[in-house]
Amino acid sequence: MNPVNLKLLAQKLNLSIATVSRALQDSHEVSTQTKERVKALAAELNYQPNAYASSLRRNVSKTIGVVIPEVNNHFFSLAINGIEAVARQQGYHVLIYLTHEDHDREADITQYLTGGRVDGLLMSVAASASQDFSHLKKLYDSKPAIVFFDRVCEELPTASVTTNDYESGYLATQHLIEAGCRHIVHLMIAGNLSIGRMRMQGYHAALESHGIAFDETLVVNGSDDDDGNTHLITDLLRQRPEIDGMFASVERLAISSYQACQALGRAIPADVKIVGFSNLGVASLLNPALTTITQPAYEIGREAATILLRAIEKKHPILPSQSVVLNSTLFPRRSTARD
Amino acid sequence: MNPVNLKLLAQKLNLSIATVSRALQDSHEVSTQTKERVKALAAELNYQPNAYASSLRRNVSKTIGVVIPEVNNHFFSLAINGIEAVARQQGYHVLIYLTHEDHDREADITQYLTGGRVDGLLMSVAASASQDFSHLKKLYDSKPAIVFFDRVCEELPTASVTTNDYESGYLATQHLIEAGCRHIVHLMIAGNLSIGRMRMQGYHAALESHGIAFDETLVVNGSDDDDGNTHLITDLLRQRPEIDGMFASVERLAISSYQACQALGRAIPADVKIVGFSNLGVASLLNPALTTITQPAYEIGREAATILLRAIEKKHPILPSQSVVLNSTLFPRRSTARD
DNA sequence: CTGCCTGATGGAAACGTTTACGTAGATAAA
DNA sequence: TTTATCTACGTAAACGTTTCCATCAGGCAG
Repeated sequence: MNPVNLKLLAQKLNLSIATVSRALQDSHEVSTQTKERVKALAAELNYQPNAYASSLRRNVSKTIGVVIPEVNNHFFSLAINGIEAVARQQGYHVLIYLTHEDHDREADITQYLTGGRVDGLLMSVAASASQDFSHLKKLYDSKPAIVFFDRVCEELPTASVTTNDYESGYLATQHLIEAGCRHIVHLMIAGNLSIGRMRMQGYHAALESHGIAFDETLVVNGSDDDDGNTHLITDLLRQRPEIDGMFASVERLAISSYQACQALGRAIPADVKIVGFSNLGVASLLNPALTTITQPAYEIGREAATILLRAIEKKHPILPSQSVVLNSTLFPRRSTARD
Repeated sequence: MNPVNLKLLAQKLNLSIATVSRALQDSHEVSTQTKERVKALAAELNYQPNAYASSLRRNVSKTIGVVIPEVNNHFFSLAINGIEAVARQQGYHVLIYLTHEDHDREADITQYLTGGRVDGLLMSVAASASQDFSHLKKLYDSKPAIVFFDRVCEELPTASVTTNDYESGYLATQHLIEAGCRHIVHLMIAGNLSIGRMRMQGYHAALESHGIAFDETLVVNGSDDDDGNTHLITDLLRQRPEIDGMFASVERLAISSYQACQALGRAIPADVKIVGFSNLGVASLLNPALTTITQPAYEIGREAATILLRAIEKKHPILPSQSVVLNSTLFPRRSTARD
């Protein structure tokens, strides 16, 4: 309606647009009096600079993008909390995009983002069957700074913030073995990503070093469909009654495991013991309390955003050497109790 | 580095910038052949239009803002899912801002957003002691379309998407009474908002119609500090041993109630019965399973975004009459079982 | 008095689009 | 023939900032 812009302010003050602009930026080349006059009027008229004009001119958007598989997941929502906290503190805006673990959707989104809409990008790659990362390479070539967190695409030479996935996989599996399990299922997702492979390798190594043969039919690939996962696990448990332990490498699979056990009447931990990666705040209130490997999700978000914004502000490229690995924690609870 | 823009395309094709621009928009005033030439080159060079230039020129940003208290909460994360789904489908980008239930932070954010950065806004107001909504009024005056969801500011004449809060409060309380409770605590938040008042009135009415006296010392105001809330509830339960029911009007307070009971060794549902508003997917897996009033969070997000985008696209103002009320559902579970 | 600096301001270009308007040639209508 | 209409394209202004480059007054040194 009534656009309050630099032109209007300049007219009302009998100044040029240039001077008004400089005054609002506290430029030293405008007199103190003028600055005050300008700022007073700007405040009175509730002037807000047009972000798009500014971005266009300066070629900087003060916006970062966050591309993640989903938000209805405690790991990612906590990470967003961390990201938003540092973005906000440094005056950055946060655009959010959900891939729903869909490779094509992810490609669409990254395509959008090659347009300079964001100064940088925080990303956790979608888990899918595909090993095709060409969309990410294209994105990378188009220039914005990228930092991966948790789910990394290793083919891009940039920084990442991850957790000690190999050790976590090892520890979780060892924990089950020490609790007496001998037939341990590995429920995974993200077979195409390093994170999946690392956890898998930890699982494998733990079995080996405790003299348990690796059985590939005990490795199950879940999807982002909870009901489907529950069915998958239910069938498996029915067909393989010897199964006495389950290692869920993502939160949703731990939940589905509980539901499968409930449906089949298998007692946790008496019949089957379960450990899962999870940031569920109510893990200790579950029936029974769930043993978790918990990632420092909030810190991961903070750290990733910090690396990204530092690079943007200094206009330095992001190097793989800036990568950070944080440690997860195993919280033993009733679901893996030795009776 | 090498900016692929209209000018470059125009040069390479020996066309004017205008023609290239029109060709890319499938304008009828450019020949089919030319269109094809332009599109081919654009694809080859991976041309992406500069979003800021376009927004500046058209005065439309294809971006909506979402302002919510927190994201680490199933209600809001599901709502975001719904919002993102419709935004994405219509080619809109989603900016996210978290208030952490902090009035000042909310004011800061809304101040940012008066700058035309977004075409519209979806908002769930922060719960705080303050009844001061001047920041929202200022925002409203500055023009962007606003739709509230769940947490409404009634002083602004715009649309909202809410649930049947009065009935839900009534139902929850009645459910506890019918399960045998006589001393029912109401754990609330958002005393400054209509949503809080409505649920409260439902609680009040249910007590009255069942001949139970309203006791205002049984109404507790929580905050967004989980540990603090747990302490508050623990103290209350200790001081008032007659309490046999709790109605938590937000998810986090239900969780804190469980923790308080656990700490004090009160059995649920034998000693105390609990019902809470919640979108926790694992409610049925809790110990004991939690009776919930579940809001259709995803649909709320979808609905709110739909109203907003329709208004933006048609450039119609949003009217209060477009408001929608969806129904929540009571899921009785073990936590309110009669024995 | 001239020349030079300094401090405060204005003019205008630039960022990459979109779009109102103009135009040239071709075809059709009068 | 003239005039109108249409097609396909170009010119240039506009969006609101930022910023390079003047300009101009005044002070001061030579």
